[in-house]
Amino acid sequence: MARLKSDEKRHAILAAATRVIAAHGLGAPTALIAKEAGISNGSLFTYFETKAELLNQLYIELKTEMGTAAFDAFPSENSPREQLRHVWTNWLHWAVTDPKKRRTLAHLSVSDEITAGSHQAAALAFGEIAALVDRCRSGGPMRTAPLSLVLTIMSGVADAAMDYMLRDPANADAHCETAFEAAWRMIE
Amino acid sequence: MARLKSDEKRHAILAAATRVIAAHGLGAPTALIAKEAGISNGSLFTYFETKAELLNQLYIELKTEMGTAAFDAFPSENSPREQLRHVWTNWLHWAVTDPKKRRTLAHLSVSDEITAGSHQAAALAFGEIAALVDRCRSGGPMRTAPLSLVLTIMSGVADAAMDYMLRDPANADAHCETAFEAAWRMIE
Amino acid sequence: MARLKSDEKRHAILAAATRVIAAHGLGAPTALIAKEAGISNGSLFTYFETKAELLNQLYIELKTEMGTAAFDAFPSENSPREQLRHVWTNWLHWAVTDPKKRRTLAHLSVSDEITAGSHQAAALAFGEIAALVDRCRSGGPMRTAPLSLVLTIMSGVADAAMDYMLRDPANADAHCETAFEAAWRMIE
Amino acid sequence: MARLKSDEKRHAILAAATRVIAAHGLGAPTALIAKEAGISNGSLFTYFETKAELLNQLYIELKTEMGTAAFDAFPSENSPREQLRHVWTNWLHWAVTDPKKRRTLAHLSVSDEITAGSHQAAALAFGEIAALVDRCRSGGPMRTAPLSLVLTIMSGVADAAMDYMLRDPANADAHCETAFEAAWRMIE
DNA sequence: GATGAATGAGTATTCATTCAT
DNA sequence: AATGAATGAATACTCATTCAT
Repeated sequence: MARLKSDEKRHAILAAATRVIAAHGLGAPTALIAKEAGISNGSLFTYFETKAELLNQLYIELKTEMGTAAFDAFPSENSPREQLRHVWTNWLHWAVTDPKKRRTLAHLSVSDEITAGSHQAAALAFGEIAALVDRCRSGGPMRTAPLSLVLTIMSGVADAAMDYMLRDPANADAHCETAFEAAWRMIE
Repeated sequence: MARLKSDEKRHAILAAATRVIAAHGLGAPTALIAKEAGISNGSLFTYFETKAELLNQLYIELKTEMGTAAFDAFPSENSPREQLRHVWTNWLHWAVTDPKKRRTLAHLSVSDEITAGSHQAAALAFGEIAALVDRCRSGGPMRTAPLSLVLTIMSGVADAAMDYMLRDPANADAHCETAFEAAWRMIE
Repeated sequence: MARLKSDEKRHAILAAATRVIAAHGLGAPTALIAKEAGISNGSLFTYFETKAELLNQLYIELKTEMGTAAFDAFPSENSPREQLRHVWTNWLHWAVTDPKKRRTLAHLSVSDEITAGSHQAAALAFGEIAALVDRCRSGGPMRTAPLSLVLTIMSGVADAAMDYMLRDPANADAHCETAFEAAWRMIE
Repeated sequence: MARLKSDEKRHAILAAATRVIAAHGLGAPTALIAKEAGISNGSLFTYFETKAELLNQLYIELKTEMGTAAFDAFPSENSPREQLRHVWTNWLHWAVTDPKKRRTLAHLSVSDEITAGSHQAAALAFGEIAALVDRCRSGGPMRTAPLSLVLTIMSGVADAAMDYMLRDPANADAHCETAFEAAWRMIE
């Protein structure tokens, strides 16, 4: 019970941080995040020891959520191409559906406050995507490149496409598809 | 006459800012930048009215330098593919040659302090790359996609590759080549 | 509950500001005021959002105190002349009793930081004096002049007398009396 | 010749300071005063060693000018009353004619930067007024009060009246007259 | 636990004054 | 003498974090 309450507030803080950071950047005061979360500034620090800790947790949370969203309704029976397309579409649309999360994640991804450990923890959530990409590229031109390089490049394309979709949401679907075809051509 | 505002000093500040921001992020104190540039903290503000102004100038400078570097020794006589490969290689190696510039530019690119005007000014330096990419994609599968989308995606790949090259500089050349081939496949 | 913003501390700051400004003028550093008040420099800003805010509050406080002091032990039964003499004496002696308050108020009265609102708020404290002066001048030569002009002039005389009393405190009582008789002659 | 040029610039600076201080208060940057005077910021200090020096000179200059203005077209033949009325009218109208000078003088009069020496130097310019007032009060109720007290109080009335006239310039003449009659009643 | 006042190090910017040209 | 860049001390205000209640 007590635990439940804690988790509730923890998430309230994380959600508030997402909103506030999207609007004010990483320099957003913890006091503002606390107020947005409906708690006192002091209380924030019983849930996260430091601001850096909060930022790291938020990074892991958002990245994990993005990775998880990508596998929503995963079509196990389909071809690898269709599977990747499905994952790709989920992935990119997550950004358009919740631009604040995407924006905050963009801020966090580039921050010096995020530790190597957090980056690793977040990478875990992309293990399945990694495996899928590995399967997809196995017969193609990038079959001998380091998988991590392939993944880095795919993420680069995805990030770029997200930005573009956010700038022109009306045609988001088309851009998403264009980007997928381009990405697919890289590996197959 | 009195001492004239020297371009030399201006560049010393910009160079110092590049180093300091690479190390400390955008939160780096102006006083530290000034000291690194060998001038007094007050003097910095005779060259840049405001920290934000300095950041914007630095952004434009670095981005322009990157764009210019890409066209170094441009092989006008070669095929589009070879031209793009040349540009691509210059481009990505600029990041490896001067990792601090790349790192600082990454910080700046994501900052809220950089105005739309600065982004536009910087985009100018990429006009030739845009034209080249446009030529290269003209017969390929992305011929009907918005050029800006194609460019955004290409930049995404380039950025991702730079990051990877920086993490594994020993094989930077190979990664650069792998990335180029992947990028080429997207458009041709 | 946490520690509550204490009125005690608020007044400590105001009192410290009075002392420090009397000595250093309006340019007195907030840090010095804070130290004099026995709090940290940051704490000052939990009680007053801004230095200007502190100055305005102090102005209202001092002016109100001065107006209130003038009506101390007010002899309701006496003649208007005796009432005014009583008020006048209280008024002028307030300055001599607490020269720092008078000095600080002189600084504040002339400052651009004091808003029209603060001037109005402070004027409230002089409503009774205004009424009394109005009664006193009603049968005399200034009966048709704008009351506000009469009050302005009376204040001018009072201010001048205060200054003089401060320069020669040994004969303050006599000077106060001389000034009162002069002021009385103006209106009756 | 060289001397003339100097004097010209000296006065340009003093005039600029009057304007700038009227608008921005005593905190006005010397650089702004210099620009307004049409010289470089550095040059200002060849005419006045320090800002405080400039302020003191300006104080003396303005106060002297005010005192001198009061005796303009002095009617030597008239009665003391008419003489005082003439001086009084000149005096108060100086403020209305050139509100910036009056405003700046008000700022300076209250400043800690003005030395006792400057106050004395300025007082010199009021010697004639003092003598006139002395003559006027010689047969009246303030004949035994310290002359300096009488003068202080008269100045207080004058200052108050100036302020009022500045707030209601349309009726400045009437207010000036009202104030004179009041002042006269004090001494005669 | 929760609250929010208290703390004080940290920072961009200003400005009188100096000095190289 | 004039210029205006250089200097660096000075200062209001912010904010992560602590701690008394």
